[in-house]
Amino acid sequence: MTLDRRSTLADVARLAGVSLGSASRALSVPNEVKPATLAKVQQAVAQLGYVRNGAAQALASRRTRTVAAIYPTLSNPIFSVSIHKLQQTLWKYGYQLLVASHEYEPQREIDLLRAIVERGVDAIVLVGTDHSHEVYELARQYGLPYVLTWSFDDSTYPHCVGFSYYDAAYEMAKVVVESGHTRIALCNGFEVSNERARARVAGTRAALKAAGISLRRDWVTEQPFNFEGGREAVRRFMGSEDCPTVLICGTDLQAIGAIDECRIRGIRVPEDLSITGFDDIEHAAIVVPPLTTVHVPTEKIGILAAQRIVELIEGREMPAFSPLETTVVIRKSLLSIQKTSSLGRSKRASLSASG
Amino acid sequence: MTLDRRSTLADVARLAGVSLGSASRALSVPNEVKPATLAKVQQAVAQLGYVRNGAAQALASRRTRTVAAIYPTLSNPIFSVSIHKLQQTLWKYGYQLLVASHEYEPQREIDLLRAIVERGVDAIVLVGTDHSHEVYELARQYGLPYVLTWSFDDSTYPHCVGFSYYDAAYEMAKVVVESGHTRIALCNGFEVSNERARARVAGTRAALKAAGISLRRDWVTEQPFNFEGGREAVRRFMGSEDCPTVLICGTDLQAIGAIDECRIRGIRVPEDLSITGFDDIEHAAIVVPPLTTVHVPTEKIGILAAQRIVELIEGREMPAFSPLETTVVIRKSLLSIQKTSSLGRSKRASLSASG
DNA sequence: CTGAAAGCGCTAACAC
DNA sequence: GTGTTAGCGCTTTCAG
Repeated sequence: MTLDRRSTLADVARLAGVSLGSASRALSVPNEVKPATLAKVQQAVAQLGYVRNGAAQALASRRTRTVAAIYPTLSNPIFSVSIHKLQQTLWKYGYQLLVASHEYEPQREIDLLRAIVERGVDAIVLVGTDHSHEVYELARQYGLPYVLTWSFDDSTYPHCVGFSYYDAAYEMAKVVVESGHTRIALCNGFEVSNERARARVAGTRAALKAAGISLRRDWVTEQPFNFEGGREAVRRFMGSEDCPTVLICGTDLQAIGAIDECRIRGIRVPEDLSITGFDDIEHAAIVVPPLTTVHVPTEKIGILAAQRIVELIEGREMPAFSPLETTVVIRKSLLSIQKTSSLGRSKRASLSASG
Repeated sequence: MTLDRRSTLADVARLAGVSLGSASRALSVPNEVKPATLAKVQQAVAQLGYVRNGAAQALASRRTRTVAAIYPTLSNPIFSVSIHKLQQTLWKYGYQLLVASHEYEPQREIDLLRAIVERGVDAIVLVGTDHSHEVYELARQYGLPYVLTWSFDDSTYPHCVGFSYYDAAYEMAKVVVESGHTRIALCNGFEVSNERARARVAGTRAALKAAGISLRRDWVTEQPFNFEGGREAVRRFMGSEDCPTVLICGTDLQAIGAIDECRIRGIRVPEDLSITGFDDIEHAAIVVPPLTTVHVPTEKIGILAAQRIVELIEGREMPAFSPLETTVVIRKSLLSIQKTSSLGRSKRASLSASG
């Protein structure tokens, strides 16, 4: 029953008294064999505790039934939650997930992809639309289908499962402006190789511009997408007399770090400084004060990306994807202040804006 | 240069003017071929953009150069951080990581493992020591080396890379007792199939007992290891007049949920209820009030597990692992209260304990 | 619907 | 050191 040598399909076929080919078919296309044959094979499989050899199967069929996902990081819960959904959905369709993270290093993404291609996967899931030329080249060269996730922008690739960071940032900034703020600072991520970071500034800038406000160059900073990034932004902007009344952050992680830095330095949030986030991670509702942020379709991205990649692998045509929705979630970290005159913060009008 | 058909080692060998065998050796054992041969092969590889076929390699060599890790969940940052380290370290040694999560479902762990075995991996990393019989059986049957992580207990398997949850919980509870608490409640995880949860209660109970306190049955609850679990514990214990002065949680996630639930219900932490955590995730230092918790060697576990699994795969003998250390981190969420008489909370002594 | 047979691309003896 | 060759375990034609 438990043999020393791992038993093979040939063993199964022999025991079942059928040919190798029939045994193979019984396992992969059960409805193309006679019920009797199927039964004999299944019986033999059970008896031997037979388990397919994936490598042999992959070699012969040129399909590995695994897809790889290369993410920026696993440290942002927004990604780990999405990956979990991706994995679960893929699993349902009979695929495994190989996950790797490049920690925002373009070169590491290339290296990972190369290793993954070498290992053999049926498709890949990437985050964002801005990748090195080598990445696309590798995918093309090996005929690997891929879906791009999170970002949905004006790039022409039809398999982008995501939302518009530009629109999301625009909406967030609009809410900020409508809350009466004019002194607005932005804690963004690094814009190089990251269209999401670029879209966030662009969207923010556009919304401010529409309100007649211009985003001061010295009130924009590029910081890592983690607690420390947000802290640093606070240190940078809140030192002098001339400081913003709101800090728009690129991720909730940054925003939470910023809130904590404010607490440490005795800056009251939102009375002295409003802070907004992006992502709406579970913690966002729990920090003190709760975070005004952009809710994004984290789980949906995982699920839809999985479905799409399976369709692609199995050669079914898919219509181009339409962007998902995001919504601004208003909580306490954004203060609604009296409207100021457009030329500074001196005059106070009697109206107060609502979000 | 970029062929239609993915080029094979045979193509490389032909182009380099060497035999298939030499080409293979040039790639896998470069120092066993003449430098001139090596150079020719490398040149051909570059020219063709050759990439190994992992399936063929795996089939012929019986090694996949990938290891699988089955984790309870990716939603706890403690695990995602550790997985990241595991992955990075494995990568350095030339191995890939296949990650899956069973969400605390024993049956799902078995299913995942079966799929993973079928797919083919060189080894597996599991969390904890308490697994279904089938899990060990599968590993044994296919001769798969494995390391057990996080937990280090009295099970006899020599490759457990972890720490003693019992000792850690004991220390935490000791600190709680020394802070003057006697009315102590425990928010634990589900104990079935989870020796870590069991060790936590056992350690806590032992520490209380050593102080002459017994853990009330109705002040112990099994909850999921997430925010909601902590919230529920607060709801359950803080309804009546007869309530604890401290809630010891099994994870920081539970503790953070508990703190938030207290905030919602107007229970002051730590004045009305002290709360302690376990794990020391990054958020622990940031919540308000900052969390007293057990710091655990998250990254070390990832790194050491990776190293050990590689040694095991490559057949090197390893001495049995010695447990890692944990430390209690004292922050504001645990109130140091005046010593009460052993028979209630009526009398106040003038001493106050320190942690 | 089934059996026979030809590979999939690589590694690992084995002889030279 | 290097070339030759026999598989690794499976899928997939192709006849029948």
